[in-house]
Amino acid sequence: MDKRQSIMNAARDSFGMFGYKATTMDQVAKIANVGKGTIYTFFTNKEELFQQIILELLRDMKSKAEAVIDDNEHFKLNLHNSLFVLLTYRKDHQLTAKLFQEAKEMGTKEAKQAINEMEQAIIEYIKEKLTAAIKKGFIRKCDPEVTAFVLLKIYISFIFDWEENHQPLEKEQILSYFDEYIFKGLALSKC
Amino acid sequence: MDKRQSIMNAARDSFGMFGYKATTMDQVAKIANVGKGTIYTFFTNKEELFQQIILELLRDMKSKAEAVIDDNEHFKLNLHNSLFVLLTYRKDHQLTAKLFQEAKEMGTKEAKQAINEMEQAIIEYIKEKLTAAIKKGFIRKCDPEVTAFVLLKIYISFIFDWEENHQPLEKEQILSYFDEYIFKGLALSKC
DNA sequence: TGCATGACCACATTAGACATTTGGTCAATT
DNA sequence: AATTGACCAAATGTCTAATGTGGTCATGCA
Repeated sequence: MDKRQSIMNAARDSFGMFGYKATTMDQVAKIANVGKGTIYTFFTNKEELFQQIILELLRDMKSKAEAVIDDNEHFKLNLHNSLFVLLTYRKDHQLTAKLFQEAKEMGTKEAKQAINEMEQAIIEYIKEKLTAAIKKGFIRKCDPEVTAFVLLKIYISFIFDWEENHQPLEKEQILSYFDEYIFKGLALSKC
Repeated sequence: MDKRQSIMNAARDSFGMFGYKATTMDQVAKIANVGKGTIYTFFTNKEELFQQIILELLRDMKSKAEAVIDDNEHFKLNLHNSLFVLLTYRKDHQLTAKLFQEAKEMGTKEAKQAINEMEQAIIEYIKEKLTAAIKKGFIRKCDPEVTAFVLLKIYISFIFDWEENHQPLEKEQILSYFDEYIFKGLALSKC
């Protein structure tokens, strides 16, 4: 029985259920069935333990985003599916949802930091996809950093902000707006 | 000397300097050189006084947005200038800046509400501009509500969020991204 | 003997009794 | 009739004792 692994499992559950602040090292130790001191032989402190959980989460998100890519499909649809999966994960996954709540309601530093890391990771991921797509000629040349930033912000707007004052949007609806605004553009020839 | 007006002036200054919560009715009365009771002959309570200040602010924002429109220019440039003026106002104006700070740092209900009203007002304003532009054939047909929402979110992203991790963008830079992403679109013919 | 442990400690956080401030009222005043 | 500021209840802030928490390390088990 792998002690490090059971500590990770306990920490993931506890952070997911109670957030960063409300998770105590005593509790993690109890759930993991180890002495508290044992945790400190694998992780230097609470923050590093949390960081490891976040890194694991980031890897999981990335693999879920990759899993949805179909090489027989258009770049546009793959990009949409990846972004949608990533932001749905962020919205529905227990740990991410809890961290968003904690960051918003209590302003916990570590929660905010983790959220920022998630956002940076998504931008980095999208940036790679865009760079590859430009090289292959699927989309025209553009700054991948700015474009990834814009895409993420638009998806966040559609998936999170829109619901504040409207009925939630369907996945297909978001795809069609994505197509309409970013891929086709608004202008007529004259303007 | 108009008592109502001097109360409004005092309230505007005080809300702008100290925010909603830290502004006391005693203070407003003192600055306005009236007895506290007098305030309650013009406004039913603190919240309504604040609401009147916000309504005045909204009218001011709208007139500043209108002032920047040039009928000899393209729709796109006018839209950009309006959005830029509105969000720069939101960023730099004493009262709006203070309210954003208060909403973020203290979560004051009234500040959040006021911010939401501002956002709704901007969307309403942009929606009207879009509806007119569609009717005149300047842009192709689209849902004005969703489009206004997307435009606002993108400008907020560029003017506020981008600065969190990057150098601020110039006004012209934002215009060119606006053009690039929304008006022209990303796609090549093939995808 | 080496590794896991939980009692232990310094410090952070909370609870709750008490003091102060504040939104709103209204009898007195002009 | 219009204005005012002393007044009040309720909200908010302050102070301190008590409790909780991250992290350590002497102890003891395998």
